[in-house]
Amino acid sequence: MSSAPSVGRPRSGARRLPTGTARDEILDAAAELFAERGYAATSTRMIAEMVGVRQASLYYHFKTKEQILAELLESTVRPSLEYAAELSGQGLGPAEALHALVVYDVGVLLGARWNVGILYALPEIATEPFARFRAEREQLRLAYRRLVAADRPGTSEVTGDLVFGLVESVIGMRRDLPSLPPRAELQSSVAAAALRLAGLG
Amino acid sequence: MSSAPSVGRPRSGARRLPTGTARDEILDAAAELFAERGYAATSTRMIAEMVGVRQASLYYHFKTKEQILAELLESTVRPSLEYAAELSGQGLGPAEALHALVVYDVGVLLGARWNVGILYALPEIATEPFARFRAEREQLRLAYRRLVAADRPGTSEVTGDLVFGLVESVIGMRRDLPSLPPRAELQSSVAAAALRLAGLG
DNA sequence: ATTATCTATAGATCTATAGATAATGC
DNA sequence: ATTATCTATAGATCTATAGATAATGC
Repeated sequence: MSSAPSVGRPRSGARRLPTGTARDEILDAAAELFAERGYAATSTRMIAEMVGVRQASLYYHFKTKEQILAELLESTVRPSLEYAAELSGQGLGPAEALHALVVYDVGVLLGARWNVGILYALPEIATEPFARFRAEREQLRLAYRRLVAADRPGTSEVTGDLVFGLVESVIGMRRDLPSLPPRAELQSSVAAAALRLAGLG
Repeated sequence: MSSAPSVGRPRSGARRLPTGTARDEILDAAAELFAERGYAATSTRMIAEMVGVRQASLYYHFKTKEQILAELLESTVRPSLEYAAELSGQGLGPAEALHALVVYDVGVLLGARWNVGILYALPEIATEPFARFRAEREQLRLAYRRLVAADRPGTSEVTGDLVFGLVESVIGMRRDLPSLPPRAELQSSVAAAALRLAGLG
């Protein structure tokens, strides 16, 4: 179960993640650089250097630089989206279900090794290679809308979107605040805040 | 009061904003391109083309491309920051003051000709040319924290930050939603949501 | 004389492809 | 034979500076 391949020409440098595949190493290095220095400001050469391979070797694993980013973004939304799908068959009340989704989603955003969520805001993401990511993120937004509006025709139409925005605001906090409360505490605070916001508190 | 200068060599192209100075035209074109296509993905040549001058002419007005972005960002936070300062001498109760600041801030974010706020999330902004912008934005965050915590020791420490995040989430909504409620309506919804979130509803 | 532009360009990238090569597997 | 790397490079940028020029102002 070692991940250093037994075949292929040896690398010029040392491995970044002795436990991962080359693909994983590339994604991890790219995540760090994209999140800390910016997508366009990060060259494929920097990623390769961090991984310990030559720049051109990245293209054995990924078709384009955009595909690297697309894969990173998708892997960040997907867990929460799948969790939302599971939740809906669970027969929970709106308040419990919303609380659970917020706790989970905040956990994903804070638990990721790098703060990739910061890249959700990139204008570049409006282009075609990111269509799937956008679609999945919109589905997650819909899940929030459904939970917030459930059986409560009085609720303002935008409240679901505001809860969605509230949850994602932990991305900005993670970047801008010098220190954050412990993860579990922040998950609870945000979930409680979401319920108050939704009028389910 | 016309803004086309009477001196200087004539431009190669037509003016973008017949009512603004060259500086204003550059800022406006850059705002559009940065917000819609991304900062690094926008070349100084594209900005110049949109303004109707040659690429090198931008450098008569701005020292670097970064300075253009810095000025745009600062001009977006500053009005809300000044408004927050005015508010604090007004003797309003916490609920009224918070409501007023949210209404104002959301109005600024939605009223801007281009959705420049989307650039707040750029990792590039951690670098030196954007230090002033960062400082001003942190001051605005503090204003929210103060209003939310005022006289209420029970309030969770992060609630102010969450309200700040909630307000800025209209930037994402403006980008991602195909249509938004009328501005005044959204201002009210977000302000009401902020009060519920803060426990001042 | 001053201002706001222009032309020309240095120098430094950057992404992606083509084809060679150094391993292991069969 | 297959895999995962390497070297080399084409071709296309991109930012910022130097110095010339076409206006108006005095």
